[in-house]
Order: sequence, then C-alpha cells, then structure tokens
Amino acid sequence: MDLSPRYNPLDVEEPLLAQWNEAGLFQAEPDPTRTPYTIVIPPPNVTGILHMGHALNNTIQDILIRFKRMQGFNALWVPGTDHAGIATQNVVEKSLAKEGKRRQDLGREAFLNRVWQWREQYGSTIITQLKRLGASCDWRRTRFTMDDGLSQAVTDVFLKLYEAGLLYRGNYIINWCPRCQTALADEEAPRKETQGKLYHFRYPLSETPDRSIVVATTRPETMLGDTAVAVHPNDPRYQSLIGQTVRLPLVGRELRIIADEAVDPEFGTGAVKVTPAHDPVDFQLGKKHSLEFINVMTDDGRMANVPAPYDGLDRFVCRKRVLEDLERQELLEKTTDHLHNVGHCYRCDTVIEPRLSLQWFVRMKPLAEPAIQAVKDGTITFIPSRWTKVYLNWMENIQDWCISRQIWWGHRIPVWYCNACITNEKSKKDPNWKPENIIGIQPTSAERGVAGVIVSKTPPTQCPTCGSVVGLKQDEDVLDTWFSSWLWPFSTLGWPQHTKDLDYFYPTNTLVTAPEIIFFWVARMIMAGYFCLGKPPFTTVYIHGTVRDLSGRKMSKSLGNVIDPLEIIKQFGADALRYTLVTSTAVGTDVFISDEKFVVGRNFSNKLWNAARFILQVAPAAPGTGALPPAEQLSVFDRWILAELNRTIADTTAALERCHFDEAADRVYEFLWHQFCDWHIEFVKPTITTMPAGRQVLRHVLEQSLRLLHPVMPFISEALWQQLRPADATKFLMTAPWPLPGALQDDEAGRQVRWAIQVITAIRSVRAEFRVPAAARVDVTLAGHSAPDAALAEQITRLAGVHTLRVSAKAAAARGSVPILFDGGSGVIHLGDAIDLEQARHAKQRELTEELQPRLQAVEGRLRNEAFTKSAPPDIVQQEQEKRTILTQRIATLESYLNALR
RNA sequence: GGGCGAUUAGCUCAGUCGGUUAGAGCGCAUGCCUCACAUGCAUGAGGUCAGAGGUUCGAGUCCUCUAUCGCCCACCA
Repeated sequence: MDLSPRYNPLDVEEPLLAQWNEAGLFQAEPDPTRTPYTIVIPPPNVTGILHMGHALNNTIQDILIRFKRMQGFNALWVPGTDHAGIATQNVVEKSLAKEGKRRQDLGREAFLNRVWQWREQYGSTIITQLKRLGASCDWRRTRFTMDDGLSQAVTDVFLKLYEAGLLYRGNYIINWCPRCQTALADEEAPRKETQGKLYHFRYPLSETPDRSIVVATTRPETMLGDTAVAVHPNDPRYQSLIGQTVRLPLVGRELRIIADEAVDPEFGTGAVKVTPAHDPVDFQLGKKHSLEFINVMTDDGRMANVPAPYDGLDRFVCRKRVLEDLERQELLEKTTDHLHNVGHCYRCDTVIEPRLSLQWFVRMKPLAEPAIQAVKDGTITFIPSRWTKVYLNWMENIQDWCISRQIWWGHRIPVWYCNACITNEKSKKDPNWKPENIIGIQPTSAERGVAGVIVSKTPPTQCPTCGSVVGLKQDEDVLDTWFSSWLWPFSTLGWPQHTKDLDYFYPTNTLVTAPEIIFFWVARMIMAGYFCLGKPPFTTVYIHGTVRDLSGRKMSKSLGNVIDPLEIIKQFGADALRYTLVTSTAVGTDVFISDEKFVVGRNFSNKLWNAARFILQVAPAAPGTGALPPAEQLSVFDRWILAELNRTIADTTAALERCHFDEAADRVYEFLWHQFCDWHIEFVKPTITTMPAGRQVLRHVLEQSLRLLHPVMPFISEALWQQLRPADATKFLMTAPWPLPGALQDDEAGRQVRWAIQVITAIRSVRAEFRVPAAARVDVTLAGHSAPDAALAEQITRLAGVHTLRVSAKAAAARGSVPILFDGGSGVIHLGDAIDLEQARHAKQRELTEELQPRLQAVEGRLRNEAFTKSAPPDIVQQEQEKRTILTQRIATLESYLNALR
C-alpha cells in the first residue's frame, strides 16, 4: 500500500470497481433461503449525462443497497435507462439538422434506424458514469424501456386496459408547434412571460346590431373559430344578454352568449370569446355547453376553415389582417399592453399553438382507487410523510391521461384502423363524412369492439369485423414515455412473463426519487402495480430534494451554475462527492452546494487515510482472528472507545433504518474524527508499542467503523478495510456483515475518560486564554474526584502540558492560580508568574456574575415554583436540583478564588 | 387563485416526545510545521431561534395571525 500522507482517490477507486465487478458482488439471484431487498433505479434518460441530481439520487440508493446487503439481505438494484421519447428524438434531429436534413426527409423507418444507431453509440454513457459513482447495481440486468421484453409489457398493458374498458380516443387540446409539426407535452412547452397586447373587440348583437358586447383577446386570429361568447352567470352587466346571440364579425356566424363560472368578471370586460378548438379553457366550455369545435389552423400554422380572405394566411399575418379589418369596421374598441405567459417550443422557441387533436386516453379514476387506498392504509409510505398529502390530493382529483404522442421514437400504438369499416360506420351517421377526415371515435363509444378499430399485439392480417385484408393502417402515433416507465418495477423483472425474479424480488422495497415526478411516475407506477399484478410496486417512497446552487437556483446549463459530478470525482473522489451530497441534505430538503463544499468530503477521506496509515504502522496485522482481547487486558481508554463504538454502531444503524442518511454519515464522521482520532489515538500513542491489546483495539475500532462508513464512502472504506481485514473475515468489506454493538457497555472506565477529556480541555482553555507559554510550569490540583488511575493521570499531564497533577478534597485558590470548572468537578491551575492576575480576576468575575449567578437564579426560581415541582416529571425536577448543587459549588469555588486575590 | 413548505451563528444547515448552558460544517480570530494527517492540531468569538399574540410550570419545538421567501398545481381570455 502506498504510504503517501496524501490520499489520492484516483489510485484507489477505479481498481476497486474492477475488483468488485470481477468478484460479481453486485449480482443478485433469487434465493428462497434469504430475504430480498430490491430497488429499481429511476431510469435516467438514455440521452442523459450524469448531473448532480443523478449523483444525489443514486448515492442515496447505493447507500440503502449497500447497507441492506451488509445486513444480510439479498440486495438487488436493477439499473436501466429510459428511451425518453421527445428528448431523444430531438437529439437525433439536431444531429440530422447539421446535415441539413429533417426527419421527414429520411422517413419513419430510416429515422428510427438512425435513433437506434445513436443509442448504440452513446446510450451507455450515463451507465458508465453511474458505475464510476460506485453504484452497486446488478449491471447484467441493465434494461432499456425499448427492449423487447419491456416493449411487450407495454403492448400487453395497452391491451389489458382496452379490454378493461379503460382506453378511449377523444379530442383534446394539445400544445402544437407549427414549425416542428408535433404535439408537445406541457413541460415541453415552457411558458415565458411575454409582453403582448390585449385587444378589445365589439361583437354586435344579432337582434339589435347597434348594441354590442365587448370581448378581449390576445390572439385575434382565433376569433375566426369562435363559437360562443361567455360571461359569468352573476355578472350584473350581462344578465339581460345571457341566451341572446351575437353576429361574429368577419365571419357572420351567430354565437350564443352563455354563462359559466369559469369566466372571471374582473378580467378584461368580463366577457370572453370562446374558441373551443384553440384554447384549453374554451375547450372545456365547449364540451360543457355542447358548442361547435372549429379547427381554423393547419399543421403548419396557416388558417383554414375560414372565410376566403383569410384562408391560407400564416397565423400572424392573419392576426394583422383581422385587426385591420375590424378597425375599419370600427369594431376594435381598444388595445392595451398585456403581460402574459405564452408557451414556447423548447426546441425551436416558436410560439406554440393550442390546438384540438385526436388522442388516446386512459381512464384514470378506476386505476387510482387501489392506489389511493394503499397510501391511506399505510401499505405504501412516503418519506418525508408530507408528500402523502400531495399525492392523495392529486390522485383524488386525477384527470384522464393522454398517452399518444405525435412523434416517431417510442412504442408505436398497437392499434390498426380498418378503412372500410370506418367509412361505413361514419357515413351512416354523416353522409358528408370522408375517410380522410379526422377519425373521431367519441369517448362514450370507444371502449371496445368498435368496428374498424383493431387493438392487437401483432399486425392484423384481416379486419375481424368486415374481413377486409386491405386498408388496415396502424396508428401513426407513439405512446407517452411514461407509458413504459410506469411498468418499470415489474417489467424489468420479466413481466408479463411469470419469472422467478418477479416472484422473488417483487414488490420492491424502496423507491428513491425527486418530488417533481411524483405525479408523472410514482403515482402511475403504483396504479400500474395494482392493475397488472394486484400488488404495490414498492412499500416506501423516499423523496429527496432538488440540488441547487448556493443562491437556491436549480442547476441548469442555461444558468451556467452547473457543477459536474464527474469533475468533482476527478478532483476529490467519488467518496467525497457522495459524502458531501449526503451530509448537505436532511431528509427531503433541497441540497445547496458549491464546489468548495466537496472539500469537506475530501478532507475527511484524507483524515481517515492518515489515521489508517498510522494504525497500520504501529499495529501491523496480528495473527489470528479479529476477536477482541479479554476485558482484563483492556486499558481505560480501550474500554471507553469500545463503548463509544457500540453507541456509534447503534446510532448509525438506527439513522440508516430511518433513512436519515445525513445523520448516519455525520455520526460516523464525528466518531472517527473527534472521538477516535482526536482522543483515543492521542491517549494511547505513547504506550501503544508496549500494549498488544491496545493495538488490537485500534485495529478493531477502525475496522468496525469502516463498515459503518461503507454505504456512504464505499471506496476508501473498502481500500482501508482490506488492509485491516481480520484473517477470518470475507475478502471484501462490501459483503462483510454489518456491525452489531458489542457486549462492552459504558462503565466506570468510560466515565473516567470523559472526565479526563473535560479536565484536559479546561486546562488547555486556560492556557490559551491566558497565553501561558508552552515552556511555563503548570501545576494542577483537582477537587471533587477520586484519584484517577495512573495511566489516565499520565495522559492528562501529557496532553494538557501539566507539570504535576494533584487531587485533593478541596482545591484551594491562591495568588498565581486560576480556578477551572467543568462538569465532573473543579480544580485550580497554578500558573505562578505566568499569569496576569488582573486579567484573570476580571475574567473570573465576569464568569461569576454574567454566567453562573443568573443561571443559578433561574434554576432556583424554577424550583421555588410549586407548579413546576408538582407537575413536571420527577426526573426533570431532579435534574434541576442537581443543577442547583453544581452551580452552588461552582459559585463558591469562584468566590473563594476572587477573595484570595484581594 | 388552490396546495405544500421554509424563516435558527457571517454562509449552508441540524435540532427526535415541549424539559440541562440551542448544535455542526464552512468562514473568521489567536497560537502551533507536536515523529498519521497543515486536506492538520489546539483554543476562542459569534444566536432576542422572522415578528406579534396564545396554550403551558416550562416553547426554537404546539396553536393563531402578520411579514418575507421558495416550490408544486391551475392559470386571466
């Protein structure tokens, strides 16, 4: 082992990954004799590169998996990636654009080949990065949402839902990008605050054209598709107009004036033009009031189904034209500036157009019921629990899920349409209907067995209704990416096949994820789990925070505040990255980081490294097992540190069980650095060469604490542990058993050492406060304690730099001395000439009057209060009484000292 | 507009069932290159727990209101 005083993680981490991997330690197989513990990874986008959010998310999962693995569970962590429909398609389209091509130029099949090609080449980047972080996934099981098995799961579920009557096809307002000619999910059409104009139009009443109602709009061109005007039912201004009609200018259509609560009487004129095919709110109004839906725009943003002068105009050209024409007719009442949020295509920044289109939906209410129940009855719990409310609130108001997407990269919708049947069916109802029109199947009739709609796992060769073998055409759309991810916890284990893996590892245990995908993903997985398997997909959902910079902003490329985890790993090591991430976040709170913060993790690694270096030097491996020497060979220090180790084991274990990862990491840090290194090693240093039992204890304590540290800092703990490994232990720390508290409990030795630490600290404090030169002679007399054992006394004198240490019943104050007060007693430090008497007197006088006396008064006040002594728990009262005794003693000590100085 | 959360040291945050003198890391100050570690050691300064009221023997902790900030959802045509 390299004995450099500087720990270099790069020398250690990569080789360890290779060792672990070679030994197959990440792998898990069903084993009925052991209890499984399973986590499925939230699959990162296949286009992804590791960012701090991933680093945090996967560090937490790895902590859990490593902890449970050491506890003896058969721990499986299933990795994989998500095909991320639109995101991935965009990446490939961008690379195409560099060649001056669009996806349409290649055609569907060639384009998809290109995407697959891309995935082969770059799709494992993030997996490689996760490995580097130390993620102990079973990498053999890496899945991709477009794998054959998972695609089969998708198709199966689609069929299952169809058969259960939970699928329908209906019209819906979507975000449409006229440039990309595709629908966009809401999150793909971010709203930007935009300075626009609010135009007020006068719509003349049909009956009395000299009277009119004024409506306001930001998108004048949509007025060509208006099919109503709406006002609030209680708005006094419009009571008489409700039910009347207006004549739509430029078009001439008669529009009913309807009343609906959705209208805000405060905004604009309190009257709204209703364009059901081009606005989400209007769409709802249209459905509610059975209005006509007129789509006035083509895929590329030109006007259609409008009077001749406007037909074919670009939407913004048309906007100007409409305004000019209304102005000429004196129907443009006024124009005001208006700041509003407008959706923009996140790829090309084009203003999106809300537009009616035909989409597939899943009826969610029936699916939600068991998923609500499971959370209510505690089958599934959220950590932190406040997310329970958020989840339930959303689930109880759940909307149907639009699952079709007009892109190419994804699972193609397994539906075929029979042209013959549909033509036939439609023309019965509407003689003017032509097949090239939108195929509209109304929600109410779409459940099953609709003529012409064939839902099938494989391409049908014949229409089951009319027997036609031609004109069967597959739906052009693909499914929402989440339609595959919601099956992830069981599709990755082999579902819909009945596999051993599924039997054994499902339901999984813990899901670790971020709050922003509770709705998209977590809730849907729970619903899918119950729908497909009748069982929850997991029992605990751990929601961690968002990684932010120090000013609280999310990390994003556009803000330029991104810290690259791989850069941190290169600079400080994966352990430092993991440690700092985990200790920077309490349960469920956001994580605020800057690159300097990772120095803390690095410094801790280095500290550990050096402590181990020291121990390996002074206490080389002894033959035999890791068993501790018999109790009678242990020094006070050994007994003390072993008891502290036991407490640390208990605390750390409890913290991990509660998913308080920061607490667990802090606890081991505190023990290793501030108890073991700062005190124990210092105490035993001078005698270690002559105390074989002490050497064994040193190795034992470090070895055991490395086990505690391993889930958080797997690399350095493994590297050092292998050097300290007891002869009878497993080869790898990673699979070594989790420590259990030993038999040795806190005892008299522990109290002695804690007392000694206080004495030493108090003496050092005085030395520093009064600037006592290192060479000055310092004698100490302690009171209120029996004589410490020789070893202890020796270390007190050594570590506090004391010449002689005496213990007497009463430590008399005298000139040239300073009293010290500590929890286990008090004493006097004789400093002779090395002390400034005036300064000492002032300091002690202040301590007396500003600190001790007010505290005593407070305590006495409480004890005089009968309400307190009668109603407070007895142990609290007793505590106060003890406090009074101690304070009284201290005050007496200080007073006698001050008197002696006079 | 609806919901959730936060406000504790200069900074970033802990603080369990209401009960000793409210903690940590970083930063700062002072002194140390002590033979594991200067990525270190020792000591220290720094807090009206956002504000007001209430419950209680006792409130950082529970309740109400106010202020400020953040997040999610729905969004004004």
